[in-house]
Amino acid sequence: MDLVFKALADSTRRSLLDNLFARDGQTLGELSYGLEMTRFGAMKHLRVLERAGLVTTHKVGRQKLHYLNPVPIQEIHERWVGKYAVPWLRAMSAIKSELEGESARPPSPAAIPSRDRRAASGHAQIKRRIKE
Amino acid sequence: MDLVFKALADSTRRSLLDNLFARDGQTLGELSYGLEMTRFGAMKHLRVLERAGLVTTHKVGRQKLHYLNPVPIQEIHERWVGKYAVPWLRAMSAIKSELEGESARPPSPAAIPSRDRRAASGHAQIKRRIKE
DNA sequence: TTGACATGTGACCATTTGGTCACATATAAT
DNA sequence: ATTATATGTGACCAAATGGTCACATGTCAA
Repeated sequence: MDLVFKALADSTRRSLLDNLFARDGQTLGELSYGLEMTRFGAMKHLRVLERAGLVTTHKVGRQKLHYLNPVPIQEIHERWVGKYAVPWLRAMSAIKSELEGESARPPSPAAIPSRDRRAASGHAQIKRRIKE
Repeated sequence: MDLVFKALADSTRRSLLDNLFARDGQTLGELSYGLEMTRFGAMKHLRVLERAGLVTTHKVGRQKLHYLNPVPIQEIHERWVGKYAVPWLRAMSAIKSELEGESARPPSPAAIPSRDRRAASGHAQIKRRIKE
């Protein structure tokens, strides 16, 4: 899991994944093309992706084909997005119905958490701390 | 988006988020506690999380409270997991019905994509996972 | 006012990371 | 057989990162 996060942390690697998503099974040469770095750099990135399990390879003759493996991303979804984002969505709908009429928009980019919204979203203990 | 991925790439920072998820609104002191590093290290990590928009702060007296902001994770979900994982789920159900009854059992987690299986689906390793 | 407490800053260091290159190996094509 | 193509390896370097510390600031309490 750590390897997957670390692999996704680099924009070059993410664009490699995008590239493979657009057309799977590309060679190193194809993948490095138009990618402002030499093929050596791309090779290193692909190795990182491979170690993280995000890319699978298959040698055919003198070339090495690369395939996208979405399973680790699926796992991130289950372990992380499911934990944070989905409960947040639930909380939002709960608040929406609770505070109908007020302008209860989602905490835009970085909102200062208002006591009410947080209390409503199931983190009641914060309310106490704020008052202290 | 890049900042979010980079922020999530470190296990200390992920555990800080976990900690905030368990109890929101903690101070720097509370968050650094039991975290095998000095408060300075934790401070730096929290700043990274803050710059990425994953954490919001609120100064109260001499202490700084930290709040989790799940919005960026939600955005990752939409831009990334929705792109890779959800299509994967669709492909999975398609393959499952298509290859019903077959019992091929190729290598483990990241399968070497055989030309035939890939030709059939593009994401052949899925079927295996379903059957397990 | 004095002292304890919570956080902030900048310098500093070790390690990791992103990238290149010279060189090597293996396969395809002529 | 010779040459061109595709990838691999290890050394190497600059920059970013993770972490600590000495010191400074702001705030609460007696």
